[in-house]
Amino acid sequence: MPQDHRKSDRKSLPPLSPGPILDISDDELVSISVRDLNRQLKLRGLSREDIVRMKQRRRTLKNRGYAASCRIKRIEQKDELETEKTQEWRDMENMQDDIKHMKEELSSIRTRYEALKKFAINNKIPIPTELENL
Amino acid sequence: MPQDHRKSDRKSLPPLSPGPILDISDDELVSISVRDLNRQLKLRGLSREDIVRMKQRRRTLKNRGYAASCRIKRIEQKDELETEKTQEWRDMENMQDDIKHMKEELSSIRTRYEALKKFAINNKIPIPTELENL
DNA sequence: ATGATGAGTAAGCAC
DNA sequence: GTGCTTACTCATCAT
Repeated sequence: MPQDHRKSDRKSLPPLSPGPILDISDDELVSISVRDLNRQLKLRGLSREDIVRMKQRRRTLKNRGYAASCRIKRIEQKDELETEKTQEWRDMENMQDDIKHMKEELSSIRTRYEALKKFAINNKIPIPTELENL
Repeated sequence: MPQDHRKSDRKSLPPLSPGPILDISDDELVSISVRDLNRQLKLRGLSREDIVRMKQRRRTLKNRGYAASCRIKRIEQKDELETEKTQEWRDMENMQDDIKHMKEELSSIRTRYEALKKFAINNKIPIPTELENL
């Protein structure tokens, strides 16, 4: 059950007060450079209080974005971990298969090797020491 | 760089107003049962407004706890994933070692087997078909 | 009523 | 000042 927690859907976000005189949208306010913002602030005759408020609004909007990236990052890292785990899982499966094959091969060749040796012994065929020690 | 983000350290948490008449600590308020809370609320003559406020304070305190558990859970799950990844890493290393060993063993026994066969051929020793087909 | 979780706000640290 | 992360609050969903 996903849930839709977007605060935005309640009241479209507290528009953070459009500012008493300088009425600028949230999007504009976060994008504008400090330089340009100060210019606009001076251009209109905003009181020191209003300037502080505007700066705070900007900071808050920035924080909103940071919080969002932080959450996204967290989710991505989790996904990454899970993906890696899945991949390792696959790798392990392949290795298990390899091991199984090699065990069979080993068992097979051992049987044949032992049969050959037994044949030699049964027929009293002397095996050179070099071969025994190989 | 660790950082200590505990809000508690700034101003020891907004004490969430001790309540106008019924002055109870945060810890007590979250622990007390609804039943007992209502009893206390009636016992003192709290206005309907104050009762609502007290209920809201309780709810907020509860939420504070839920948020904390939620955070802890998230961290634990991440740790768990990382631990599993580390373990899989170890398992893979072991498997790689196994594979390497078996390759060596296989190579070794193959050499000996081939040497035996070559010896038979060189000395014109007939090998029974049953052994050849093994 | 209770618990869990997403989004937003504010504080604090690092740069 | 900017960006990130954490604790907290609130809305919302599920139980």
